[in-house]
Amino acid sequence: MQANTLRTEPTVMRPMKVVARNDVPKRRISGVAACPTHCTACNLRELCLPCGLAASDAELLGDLVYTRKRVKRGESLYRSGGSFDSLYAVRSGFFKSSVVLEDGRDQVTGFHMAGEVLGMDGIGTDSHSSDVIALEDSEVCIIPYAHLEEPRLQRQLHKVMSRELVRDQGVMMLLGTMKAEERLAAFLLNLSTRFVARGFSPSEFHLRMTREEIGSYLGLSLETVSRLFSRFQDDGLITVQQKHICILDVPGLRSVMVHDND
Amino acid sequence: MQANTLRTEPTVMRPMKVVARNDVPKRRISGVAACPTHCTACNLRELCLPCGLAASDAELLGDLVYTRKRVKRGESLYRSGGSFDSLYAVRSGFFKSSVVLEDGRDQVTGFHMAGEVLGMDGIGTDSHSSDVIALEDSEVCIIPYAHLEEPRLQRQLHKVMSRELVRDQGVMMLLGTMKAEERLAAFLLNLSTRFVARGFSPSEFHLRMTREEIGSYLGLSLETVSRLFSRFQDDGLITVQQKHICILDVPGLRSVMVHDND
DNA sequence: CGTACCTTTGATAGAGTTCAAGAACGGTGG
DNA sequence: CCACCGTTCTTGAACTCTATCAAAGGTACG
Repeated sequence: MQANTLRTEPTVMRPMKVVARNDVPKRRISGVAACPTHCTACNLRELCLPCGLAASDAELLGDLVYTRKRVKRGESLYRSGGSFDSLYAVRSGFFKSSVVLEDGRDQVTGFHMAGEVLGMDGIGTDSHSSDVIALEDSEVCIIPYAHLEEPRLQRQLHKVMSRELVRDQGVMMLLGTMKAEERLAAFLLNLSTRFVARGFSPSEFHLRMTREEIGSYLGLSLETVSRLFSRFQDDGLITVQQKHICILDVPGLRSVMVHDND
Repeated sequence: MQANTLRTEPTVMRPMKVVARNDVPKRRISGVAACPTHCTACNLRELCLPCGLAASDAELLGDLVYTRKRVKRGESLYRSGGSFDSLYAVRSGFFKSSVVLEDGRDQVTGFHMAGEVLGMDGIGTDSHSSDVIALEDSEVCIIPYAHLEEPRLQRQLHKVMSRELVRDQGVMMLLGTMKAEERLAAFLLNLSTRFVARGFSPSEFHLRMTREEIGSYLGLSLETVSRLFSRFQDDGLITVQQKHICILDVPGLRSVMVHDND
């Protein structure tokens, strides 16, 4: 039942040899791993930026070598206002992004896992407009923006950015039209889907974020999130123990999300 | 006082000779204007996609010639699920974009005026994920996606898309953390800013959308929007008469938005 | 000039926030 | 290994904001 669920371990892809942390040479240059990574050797490439490059483009891929960087839990990958010069592909771990309003209020705008690309908000103004913080010890590939001159990579970048725009539409929908329980159901189903794509169990996982961060992302108070988790559990939809979640009834959750028609 | 406010007329840039509607040859090929447009002759180019191309790139700009298309009020520029093959730059008029949920609920995700680029949500999947509908008789330039191979235009496209991502962050912030009155204040100030950039009055303008559409965009009911307009008027912040808005007190509106600290 | 749509305003109800307090967990140091 | 502390989570109760329902008035378009 707990087959491929990793408890408090980092979200490394299942088929991946555990590369992170302990078996990497200790010498680092300000958080940048000494040994760079070849895209061809990376088992994230079906999710990552070069995704979609045909097999015939293997030689192109072969040229792509990126420096890696570790970001420890609680540290930031970049900060709002910081200068932009590269994108980041998450290799392992888990991040949250957030924006801060003038008066201090902040909101989590996304959670990001292996294979996802970060930093695109900086392209337009040459400086980032959000904070990105690791929710567990994580590792990213640094993709210098200058490298993206390559025409085929440009296309890929367009696609990645476009999908991000579509994702944002979904979040707006969630925040603008859904009720609290619908938002949380949508959130859980979305997480589930993304875990599956990375070889994890669709039904059992550990939340990397706090109730407060979930609430911020969903436009709810942390108490409402907590209450809804309890309610979902009472209704037999899920099991919750702190950050450990089991989804028991996917269709049930889906019907909560689509509409509470009972 | 009503200096450069256009009443029910389309939102054409002030310095622009009124090109739309009546002084264009009537013959059209399914909504596509017969005479194409040169970017060099377009006075939107400082806002539009080629924005940021240096003067030295004038010859590059000179090559850019786009077909125009008219979209009458209530008609759609594209629909969710429709195949993607080009982007659109708004030349004149006003659009709304919206997404529809499976159960029929829909939400307005943006309002778009001259110089803004539409259609980027289609790049990732080759089909659009939103509907775009003209709120008044409008005109767009059709920018075939294939044309964007041009390296300099690619950079521009990245910037435009990135700014769109940043805009989305702002909307999420608005929907996730702001109270109703803060949302409406932010909305009005945002409109004002965009009108200014197009040569219109910052303080006086006509809303092109209904209360319901504003409410949908802001995650509020149309009644709440209406009530807040009335309240803002009572508080001396604005003047409202149906769709005609005067902003009387920008700092006041800003303080409503930043925080209701009184 | 009439009709359909849009807007305003009131009354009511409900969803979610806020405030508060206790419980569970996780990491740290003795 | 255990006790401690801070953080996170849960749950209750009261309140607030906003949605909903309803009805009347206004506009604009055909």
